[in-house]
Amino acid sequence: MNGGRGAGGPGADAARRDRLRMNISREACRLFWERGVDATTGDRIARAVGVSTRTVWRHFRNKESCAEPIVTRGAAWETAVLRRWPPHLSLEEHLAAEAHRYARAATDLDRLDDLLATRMAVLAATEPAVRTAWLMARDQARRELAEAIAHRTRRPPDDLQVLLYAAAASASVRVLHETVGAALLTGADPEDFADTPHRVARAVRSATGGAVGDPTEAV
Amino acid sequence: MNGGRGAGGPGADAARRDRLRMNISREACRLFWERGVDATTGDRIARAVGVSTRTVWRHFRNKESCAEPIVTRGAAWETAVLRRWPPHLSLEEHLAAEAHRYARAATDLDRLDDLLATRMAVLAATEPAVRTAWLMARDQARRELAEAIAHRTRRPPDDLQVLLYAAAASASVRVLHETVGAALLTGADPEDFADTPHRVARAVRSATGGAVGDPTEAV
DNA sequence: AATTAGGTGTCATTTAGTGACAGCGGCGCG
DNA sequence: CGCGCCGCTGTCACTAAATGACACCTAATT
Repeated sequence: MNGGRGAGGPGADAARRDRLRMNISREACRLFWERGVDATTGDRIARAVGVSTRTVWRHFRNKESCAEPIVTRGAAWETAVLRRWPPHLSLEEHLAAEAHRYARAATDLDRLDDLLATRMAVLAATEPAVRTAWLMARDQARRELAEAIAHRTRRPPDDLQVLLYAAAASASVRVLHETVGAALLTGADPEDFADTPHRVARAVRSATGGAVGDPTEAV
Repeated sequence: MNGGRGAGGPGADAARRDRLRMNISREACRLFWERGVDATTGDRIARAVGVSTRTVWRHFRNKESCAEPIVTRGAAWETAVLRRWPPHLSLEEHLAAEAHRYARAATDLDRLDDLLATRMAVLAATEPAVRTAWLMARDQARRELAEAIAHRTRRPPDDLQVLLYAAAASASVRVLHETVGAALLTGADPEDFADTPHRVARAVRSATGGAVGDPTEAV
């Protein structure tokens, strides 16, 4: 495309790398949505981004994983939110505050990426390759949730009870996430989902037998 | 290999097809375990089974899905067990009875396949391709569990609460399944896991807030 | 015997994905 | 400034994954 123009230099380093990965993922998801996964070649993705095909395969081990950075967005946000969960707040309070915060802080690009991510969740129902990326992302979220719960309940991260809580809770959150996303994509009124933080919190409480959700005493 | 010897005919039909799929899956999993996924080519799998490479790709859409039939075994068994769950029994009772039944009825080939499946669960930790197959299998199990729960609780299969129960329960079962499998593979005493049915039942009760596990009144 | 219906093998071809090598740009160094 | 170092990229060659097209074989049907 442009005869070997080289990198941008280590000034940006990891940030630049992540940005390129996101760009590739964006174009890949857009093409997957517009013309299907099978009809989208690695060549086509590379051309859309403006890099060589080789560079695409350097950043992603295969075609389906091109969707991961976009697909992971939702799960990554949930994980980041849980990491910030202060001990003295209930889950409802914390989620509501974070949702409000995100609604104010999100850029236009963020919202577009969210839209793409939701579309991928829909596409996952019919495209095995996308479902794979989606499942990998949720599995990653489950592991990180286990760490967060272990930290909050002051247990080791490989404790069986912690793993059970994390699995049940993250699976529940996933169901709500998919349900809400699908509804929004088919034109539902966002106002109808204003109570989503409460629904999520309730689902997590239920799935963990009430063990996760309440404030914990101060250190 | 053997110049076009043709099929066996429609006498067996679907059963024959399934048997061939299982044979391919067995050899694929064995090779994945013995020499790794990357080092195992589709050509090699075909040769091990005694069919042409083309036939392998006719029965599986890609290499990683060759593992699915074996990997799915555990999840498929759980699903079949839940389908047989009579309304008047508690989950503990039913699981214990089924576990006992399986222990008596399983053939040597069944046990070998179970061993392979457990190995795949271990391999999934390091091989993304196998993890993909594993996650796909669990996702399938989750959907079938949702149907079973919907039937038992007499609700529609797309009811949100049913989906939440199924997701939380199947995720919990998965954690126990993996934990027990990993322990057995590293030489733990099977006697230590005699109470697994009770543990599973307890986990399901906990994950569903007690909504799934008790006997239901007779129709 | 001719026909139909699956399923298979062989061959050709496209796409996915890797290895090897050279060029480029910024950076620290003398 | 001139130098080499480092990380990233593109190009080319190549292996492996996966699909399409076609002929053929077998068993069941008529």
